[in-house]
Amino acid sequence: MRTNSDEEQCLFSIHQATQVLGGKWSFVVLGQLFCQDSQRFNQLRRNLDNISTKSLTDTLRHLERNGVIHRKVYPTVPVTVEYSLTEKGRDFKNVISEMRIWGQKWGSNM
Amino acid sequence: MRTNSDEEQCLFSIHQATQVLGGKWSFVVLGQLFCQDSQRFNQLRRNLDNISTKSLTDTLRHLERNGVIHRKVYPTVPVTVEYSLTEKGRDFKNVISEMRIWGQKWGSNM
DNA sequence: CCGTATCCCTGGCGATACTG
DNA sequence: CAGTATCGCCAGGGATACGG
Repeated sequence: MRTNSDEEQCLFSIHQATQVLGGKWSFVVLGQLFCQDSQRFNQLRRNLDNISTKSLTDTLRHLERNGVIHRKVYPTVPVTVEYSLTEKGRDFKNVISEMRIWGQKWGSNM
Repeated sequence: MRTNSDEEQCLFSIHQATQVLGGKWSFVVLGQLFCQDSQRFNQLRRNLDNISTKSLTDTLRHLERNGVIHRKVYPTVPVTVEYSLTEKGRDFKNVISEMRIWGQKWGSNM
């Protein structure tokens, strides 16, 4: 039988996952990084349908704070910044992957 | 090598999935229905930390329109309504499941 | 019981301009 | 190049009251 705490813990985990992700762009940003890890700021921006700089920085900062991605600065001129996935981020690939499969399977019809 | 359309299709599928889900409550509502399929309105509401009626109805309508859940009305007095998962909805379990695993693994630390 | 209807309001997001 | 700084909007969500 299912106990109450089972349910609660299940929902809590899901809730937590959504909190770590934050905004609506996180999925697609992570998806982009899975397609090609270690991308630069404007590279991401171009690949993401011209997301506004604010939304992109907000999303990246949020993901960084939550340990999902890593920000590395190269002191070139002009400066170069590369975003890559942490282990926690790479581990999220299973979720994104399942989401992609589902999106492809059920995308156009019902 | 990876082509441009690969990337685009990948991102498109993810984007589509997020569109089908809609708001922030969808994940947890679906999670609840996976815990126990076929639940009634107030039953869901109580299980979901007293989500407002508006948010719940909005979420349920959205998911229904997108063929993820099914709404069945029993003409009792007072009326009884049960929400259950469609095949499309049940198929989403893989995503939720991976999300739960990830949430449990990485929930508390980084 | 299962919602709809309303009001309100916050914060997420986009657009733009500007800096190191 | 990689952002920060502002402003303004408005959809999404909460609270409450009411209707079938």
